[in-house]
Amino acid sequence: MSSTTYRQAQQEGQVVVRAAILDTATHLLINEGPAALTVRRISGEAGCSTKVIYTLFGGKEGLTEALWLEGFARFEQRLLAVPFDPDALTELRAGIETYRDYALEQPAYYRVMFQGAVPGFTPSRPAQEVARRTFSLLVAVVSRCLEEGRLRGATDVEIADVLWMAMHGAVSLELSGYFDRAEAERRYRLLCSSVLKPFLTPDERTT
Amino acid sequence: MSSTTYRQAQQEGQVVVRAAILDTATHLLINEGPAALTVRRISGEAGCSTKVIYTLFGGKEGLTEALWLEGFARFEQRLLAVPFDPDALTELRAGIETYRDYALEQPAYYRVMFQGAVPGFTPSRPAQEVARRTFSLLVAVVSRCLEEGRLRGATDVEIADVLWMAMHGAVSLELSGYFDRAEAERRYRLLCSSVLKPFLTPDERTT
DNA sequence: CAAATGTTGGTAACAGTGTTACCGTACAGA
DNA sequence: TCTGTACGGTAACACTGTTACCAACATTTG
Repeated sequence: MSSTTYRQAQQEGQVVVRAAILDTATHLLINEGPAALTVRRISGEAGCSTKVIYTLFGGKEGLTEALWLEGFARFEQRLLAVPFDPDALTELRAGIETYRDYALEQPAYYRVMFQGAVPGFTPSRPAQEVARRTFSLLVAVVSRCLEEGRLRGATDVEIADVLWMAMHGAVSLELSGYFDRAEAERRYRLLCSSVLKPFLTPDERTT
Repeated sequence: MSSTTYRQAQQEGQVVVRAAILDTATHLLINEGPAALTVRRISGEAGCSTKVIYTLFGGKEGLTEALWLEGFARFEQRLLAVPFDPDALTELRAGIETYRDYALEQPAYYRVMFQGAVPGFTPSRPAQEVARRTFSLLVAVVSRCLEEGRLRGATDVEIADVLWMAMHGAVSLELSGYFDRAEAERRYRLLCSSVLKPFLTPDERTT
């Protein structure tokens, strides 16, 4: 065996262990919430020492960032699964529904990603870039709506930003328990359609 | 001295101590953020033992709830300071500005009140009622707008809810660092005016 | 081939957190 | 004066994230 073989095997092993730890952390996050994300708990469930988390992730901060990125990856998958529609506005409306669906399906992830559920954590600059990339999916659909003349009156980024703010605000208050599910759904629809309405063409405003 | 005198003096003393501790906690929250809110730190700064916090507040949970209520009291004061305007819609717009102003002036309080910045804390039912009461100020102004015919198309609670969702979403993302102050202000105005627009009378929509 | 080097990971400790058992102290009532 | 009760300070407990120490290992060097 040459010298590289061992290093390679070791690194591959580390990749596997890293994935296993991340999987354990994901399980804990989903099943027991952000409070269960302690270094001892995760390492214990994964069957290793706490030290491994520090060598592989650099501490709880790094592990949380990995979870954060995992959350955005799942979110992106969810948004990419929205079927293409020749009418960009229909696709945008579907994306809006998907935003809330994801938050309700993965509330723990959403809390970690957007509500700072892990106390000391703030994502690094490159991690924030990844978040921006996920968000750009929304901008792209809005951009298509503008090109197709289904929306007008502001730039794609402006409309996407206010939509994001509205969706996040509604979902955030719902997750915080200020609205029950049925009421939150009605309010979410009313809010999002209201936000969109001023940017629709006049004959479209009946919706 | 009758027996009640001592008890009364003791209770009054406790009220004073309680206020002093709450004041210390407020100072720590505003100056150093939610992370500085530890029982030892607060009791140390206040010059007493940790035990006092447990007898007067019942633990960190109770102290956090007291801070939470304090935040809503300040918020309510801020909203009540919005000058009366014969045009309810003008007053509503002023209230909308005040919402963001408060969040930017007291970001630590806002994080505790609406973003769960103190890890284990969830407000009790009576505390949530107080929050609702503060929120009813917004409903009342919207109600006036409906009565005066400045808004239409939905109930007062519906419009107030979606407005709250929008304001909270924008402020929340701004406080989380996704937008710088100038951009956040533009987006906030665009979002809130967009949300209101579908409920305005047709001749008012030019704004 | 043997010794030095560097990395990994387990153990145990450190400082910090919220919380509470223990105990002395002060008062009210008998 | 004696008993009972509530308060509050000290010290401990079970946690948290983090790291110094050390043994084990493969690689590199003499």
